[in-house]
Amino acid sequence: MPEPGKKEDRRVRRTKKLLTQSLTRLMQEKQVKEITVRELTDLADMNRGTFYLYYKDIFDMLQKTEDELFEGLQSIIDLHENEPVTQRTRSVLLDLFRFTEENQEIVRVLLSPHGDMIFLHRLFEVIRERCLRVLPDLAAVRNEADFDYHYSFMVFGIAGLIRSWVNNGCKEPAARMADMADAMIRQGSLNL
Amino acid sequence: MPEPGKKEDRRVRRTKKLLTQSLTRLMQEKQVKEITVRELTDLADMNRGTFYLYYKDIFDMLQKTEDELFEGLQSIIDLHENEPVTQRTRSVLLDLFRFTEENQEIVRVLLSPHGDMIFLHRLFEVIRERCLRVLPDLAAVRNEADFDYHYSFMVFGIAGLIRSWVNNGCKEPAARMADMADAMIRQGSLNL
DNA sequence: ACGTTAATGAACACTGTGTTGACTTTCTCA
DNA sequence: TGAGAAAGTCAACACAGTGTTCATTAACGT
Repeated sequence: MPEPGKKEDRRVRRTKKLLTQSLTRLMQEKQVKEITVRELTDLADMNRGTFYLYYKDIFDMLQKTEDELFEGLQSIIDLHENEPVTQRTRSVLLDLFRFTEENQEIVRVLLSPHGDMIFLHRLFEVIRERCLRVLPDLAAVRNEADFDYHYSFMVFGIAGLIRSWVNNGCKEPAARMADMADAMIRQGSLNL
Repeated sequence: MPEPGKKEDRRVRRTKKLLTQSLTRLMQEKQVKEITVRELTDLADMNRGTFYLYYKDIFDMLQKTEDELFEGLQSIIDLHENEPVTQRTRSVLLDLFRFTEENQEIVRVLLSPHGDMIFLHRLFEVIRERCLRVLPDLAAVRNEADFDYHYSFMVFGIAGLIRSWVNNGCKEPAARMADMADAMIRQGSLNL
């Protein structure tokens, strides 16, 4: 828990950044469970003990990395609360894809076969909580009997769309992806 | 690789079944990476060495367990090749939900936070390959530019639907879930 | 330049791994 | 049913990675 006000020591920033880069790189090659602290610190070219100054183990590190990602995502979604209602769904989707594009390396590995089910579930919960507060289309149907099913389909569907996009190198513009997502939600994914 | 013709020794069946049951149970409580061979064999009440007669490690065992699941799923989907075209999409979906219902314990843990991204990706590939062969609706659009995106949305969406269903104890009838899935694919998930 | 803090390097006990060989029990099928 | 094959047990083993320590060195902020 770094205090928000004070900036971290330059050495700390350097160390954490090196560790994060190394982890992202290793996760492209192998499962999280196969990554050892030793090889991570070797790759980052630092002492093994240094890792334990900041993280309990590899999974703890992965979770803290995801934490930062989610903080960013949440604050972005929340910004839409003071926006005209009619545009919200589309512009939240747009920001979601923009955010994904900015963090595509880590998102790609987290949604890859070497990735992390916990990430997917946290994504599910964050989007659920935040979007229900912000999106009128969603809130309107939240009390319907089958809301959970529809919501699950929708969020996992968008996750699949994002996965496909980042695997493809984010070649399509974010705006185009947002339009596609919007269309699939409203008119189905079988109607091209 | 057990030969398909010959039946396994009764002791082997017993051992593997005990191990599978124990693994499923442990995966409800914790991540795969936290499960040790020792505690698995303790729970199954057998010698630790016995585990290594069949599996390389826990992940190897998980994969072989998934293998069996996918074999069953594939053969079920393939049965629809000799069916009137008009009903196929709906009846493949129905079989998918029936199959899920029959294997709900293992499917639940595999799609849970303690679950396995590899499972999700193999599911993705199996459904892609098999359904393209069998479903005319899908095959008709496979050459469209955005096919990958639509397909990803659809399959992940269905995975999310299944996840929600098994987490809820499979209370709804499989037929009702198949109808819902069909509707979401064709008319979108936001239209209740 | 100073006091403070981060990072290093080496050592430590410890847990789980994967494999071995001699043995006992259980199965298959002739 | 009984002989031979195969599965499972038990104890032991070297080994790799863990998580922690402590004294020492290097880098930082002001």
